[in-house]
Amino acid sequence: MRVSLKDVALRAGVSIKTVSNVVNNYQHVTPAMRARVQQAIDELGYRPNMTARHLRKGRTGIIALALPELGNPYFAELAAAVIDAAAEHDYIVLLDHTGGRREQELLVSQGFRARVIDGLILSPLELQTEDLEGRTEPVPLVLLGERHYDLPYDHIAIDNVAAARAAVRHLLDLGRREVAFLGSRPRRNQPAELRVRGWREELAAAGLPADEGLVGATDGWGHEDGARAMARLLDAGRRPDAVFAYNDLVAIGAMRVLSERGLRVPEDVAVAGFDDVVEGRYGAVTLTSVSPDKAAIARMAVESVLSRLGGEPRPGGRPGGEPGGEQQPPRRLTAGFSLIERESTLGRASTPGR
Amino acid sequence: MRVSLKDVALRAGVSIKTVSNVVNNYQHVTPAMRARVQQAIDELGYRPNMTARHLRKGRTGIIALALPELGNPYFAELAAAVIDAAAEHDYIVLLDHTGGRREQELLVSQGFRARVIDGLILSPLELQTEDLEGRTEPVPLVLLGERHYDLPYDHIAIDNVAAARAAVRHLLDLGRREVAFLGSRPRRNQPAELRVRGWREELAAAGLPADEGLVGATDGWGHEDGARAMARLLDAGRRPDAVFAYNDLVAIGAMRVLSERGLRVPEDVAVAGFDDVVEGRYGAVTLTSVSPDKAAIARMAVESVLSRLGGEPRPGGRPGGEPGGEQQPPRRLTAGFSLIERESTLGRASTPGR
DNA sequence: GAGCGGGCTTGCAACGTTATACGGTTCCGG
DNA sequence: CCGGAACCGTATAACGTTGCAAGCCCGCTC
Repeated sequence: MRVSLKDVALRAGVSIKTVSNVVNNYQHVTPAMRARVQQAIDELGYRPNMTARHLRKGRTGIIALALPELGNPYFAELAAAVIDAAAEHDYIVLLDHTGGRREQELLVSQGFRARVIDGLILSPLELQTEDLEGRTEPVPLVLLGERHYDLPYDHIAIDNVAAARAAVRHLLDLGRREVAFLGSRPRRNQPAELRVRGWREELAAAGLPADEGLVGATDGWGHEDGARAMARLLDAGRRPDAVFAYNDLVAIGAMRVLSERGLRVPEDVAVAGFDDVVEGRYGAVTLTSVSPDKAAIARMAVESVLSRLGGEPRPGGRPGGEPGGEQQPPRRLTAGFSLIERESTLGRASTPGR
Repeated sequence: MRVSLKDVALRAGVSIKTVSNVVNNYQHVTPAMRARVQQAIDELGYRPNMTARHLRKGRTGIIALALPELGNPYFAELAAAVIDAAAEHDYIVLLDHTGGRREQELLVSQGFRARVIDGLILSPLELQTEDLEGRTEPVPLVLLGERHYDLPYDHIAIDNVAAARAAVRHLLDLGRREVAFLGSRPRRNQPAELRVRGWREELAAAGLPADEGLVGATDGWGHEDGARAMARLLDAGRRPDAVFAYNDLVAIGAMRVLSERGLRVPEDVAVAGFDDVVEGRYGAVTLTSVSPDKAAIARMAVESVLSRLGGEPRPGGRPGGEPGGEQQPPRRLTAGFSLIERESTLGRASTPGR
């Protein structure tokens, strides 16, 4: 924070702008001049002050990513993918977590946590439509995940209903008939709605009743929640022959309880999860899971948010700005998924690769 | 990025500085004036431009955290702890990952990835002492993790040797005599050194030979690496009755292989890991593990790095700055740990809580 | 009623950078 | 040898904010 363009200019005996031109690799600088300036730069150990550059350019090169929690490996893995996708565009990621709490999500959406960013990628759990309607924050916002909002913001997700149906279909194809769903959230505003719906639809398509007694509610979506929901179901005297869980953590928690109760996976109960986290690939029983294309989600999210800031590259820029950008209608981008079948439904004998 | 102090001042009919005073809650502003300015602020929807503020103040309110990889839940959980610790001081965290590659770690340490930060917390794996010796970057750096560098930077870690000894001691107390170590890294520069040393020392203390044939080398420290190392050991005809792994992922990978080979944990082979990641608490066999105090590590790291930037709060500030700060000698801060004993050493019968 | 002190408000000058507009070279063909 | 067009470098003015120091005004005191 000490040596500035001015110092370099003084030393090299040129104007500030010339030094700036050299630093920015401006085309029309004679090699001789470039060398002379570069020498002054090296001698003084000049480093550009990014803060000043950002003030001048009106961009910071930072996007924020706000996730419910990093403890869930799905989000940790997604964060890694976003960091990489952002790096592709020379962007850096500011990370925040909301705990999935509406209050905190609201704060983040309004930029009260991070106010130095060009754009925001938010993965909400409890945020309500009305929370976002009053949003005045000028930085572009892109939403991630299962929840749909009828608002002018880009949204990126996989087809949750189709993915859930594929998982349930797989369980039914194995001959299972009592398929439980673990991880709904009845009292709240149903973030798990789409996956429950997929479960319901696929059962209906198979001519089976969607037994609401087989829906296990949870408070959160961690191991503990899955374990509790599974225990509750069993304690209620239910004995499903298959479980489709809201996510992998819930599934793993459930498997733990099944094993404690002496039930074998998959012989007695087949289990399928959602997210395809690494953790599911190395348990005693590897976990069948819906695998969202995280890299695609990350890429879409970053490109989406960056495409929205074409408007005002610099403070004094022309009002119109580049053609692309912030005036496009909101988009619903759908990333792909696949169902990875592992031991928790197939059994160990026919174990495929990891 | 549109309405500035100037606009608000114009509207309220006061000077720019007065608006600034209101925004910053300066003491000597009459309530009437404050109300008038506030109204103009609300009417125009003014939001302070943080970039300009930072340029002026010489601080950004951002610290960077660079970790090997987020896919490892230990680092993900640590990141969450750092975000919270930073929030306590009104700081925001810029997250980066290095893949544990020296090249990338060097880049980060020199500030080439993120250049808008007040401080940097780096958890290196392969970085060499000489890489850091030539560091000219002016922002304070704090190092995390097992590796020790004889350099003027704060370092935060748990006592790895003692922790490893505690784990091995536990295995020996159970009557095990052939304790393998999984996760050394022979060809590289031995980041696992301290934990291997702990293993060696504790065996020596028990009067047992440290059988180098029971040290399983790995390339990385993921599940896959643990699985491979375990398989290699077994394929070589070794049959240890206990395994101490460099970290939980290696331990879990090893347990998977043990189970595939028909060996029971802990009856045939007791397993202990390191990091106490959530994942280890919900497998079919819960994992005994050294549990570093992540919250303490995060808190120490944040406070450490922030304490170093007392020097130049603002560009035009007095040269001395506040008394505290950047001239203190480097510190070695040690966080606590505990050994959490679970089924992978105790067996299921006596399962304690999670 | 004048002097004075203290609380409120303001103008100015940075912070370090880039954009704009312009002045000075150089180099070519006519 | 000159006119003009590239071409290269410069001076100046922002970007939005805060710190400093000075100025104003009001009420209190003697």
